[in-house]
Amino acid sequence: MLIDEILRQTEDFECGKANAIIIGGPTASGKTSLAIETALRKNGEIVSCDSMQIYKRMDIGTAKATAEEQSKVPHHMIDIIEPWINYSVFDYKEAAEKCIADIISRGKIPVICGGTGLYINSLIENRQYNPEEDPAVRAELETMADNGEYDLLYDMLCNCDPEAAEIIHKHNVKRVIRALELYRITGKTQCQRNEASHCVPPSVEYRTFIINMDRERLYERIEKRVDIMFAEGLYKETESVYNECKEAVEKGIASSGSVDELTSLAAIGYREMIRHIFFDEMSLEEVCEKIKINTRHYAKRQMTWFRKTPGAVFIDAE
RNA sequence: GCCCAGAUAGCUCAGUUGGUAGAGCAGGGGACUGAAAAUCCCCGUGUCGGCGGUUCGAUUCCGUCUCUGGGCA
Repeated sequence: MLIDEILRQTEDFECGKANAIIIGGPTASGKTSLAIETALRKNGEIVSCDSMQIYKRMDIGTAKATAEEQSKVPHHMIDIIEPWINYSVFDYKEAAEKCIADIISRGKIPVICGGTGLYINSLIENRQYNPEEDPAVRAELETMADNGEYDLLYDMLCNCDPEAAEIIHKHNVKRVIRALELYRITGKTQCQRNEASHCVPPSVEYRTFIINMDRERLYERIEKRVDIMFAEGLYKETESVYNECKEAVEKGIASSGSVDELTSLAAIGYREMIRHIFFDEMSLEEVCEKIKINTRHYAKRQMTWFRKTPGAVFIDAE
């Protein structure tokens, strides 16, 4: 049993000590129930580590723990923000670390559970992100991208930060822009910034477990899960979240001037459903199939990420 | 029964004026330092439906058979 493996490997963990359990794995691998069980057995509380479950009212499509599940043990970092507000690793790390410290101070063990590898790594590697930002610089670079001046953007990066240019592919415009933006603001290359970014070890001892599941079986579970989302009302949930976001954008209280740029609406399940409901681009059957395919791709990317998570222990799903 | 059109990668199809083939999707691998469920990169040998014939050589031309569409009776 997975739970036995976790209990065995965390026997030395004590309440009140600065230790925390992390449970990761691809989507639909059974993280939620395993985390709840772990929290119950270890006197813990759950800290979600999922970039989409932070959004309020996006319940079905992000496969949040149900109200009944959440009533068994306290959950944190779920439903903390409105869908029209963009969030980031920086925000996550700050809030999650507060949560974790608070749980420990109350004599309990944090059980961090989720599939967002970047967020998990931000904790265990204790990366110090560069908080600087400059909307004017960003806007200027994005305008260039909108005009299709990708080659020019990449050339600029080659000039000011050749090492970063070697790592970032020229087609990856998002990253090229961010690297340029940071160089302009801080005057330092990516390499220089990275060196300074994780010299401090985390104050909490994390022990990371990753659920490993046979690919074929995982894909079967994904298909089943998507079918359940449809049955539970993904259509209505998407419709109302999209309308809320649109209204927020019109009122000017959203993070961006267009619904297309909201992070929440890029979540798998929602973005496909939106194309059907509001743009009539696909039939419902096509939406269903597309969601399944995109979820499979996502699970694959998650596996790639977890394979190189430092110190991770892989536990095979039975 | 007759007449057309097909049969090529897991799927949809391109192609070879005869020198054993290539795209998209699916699938696999990878990257990732304030968007990460995002973004981006790499990976294509398959009796070219079966059997004969012509040819130095056939997936390509010819014949025949099988199957799948469509049409005529």
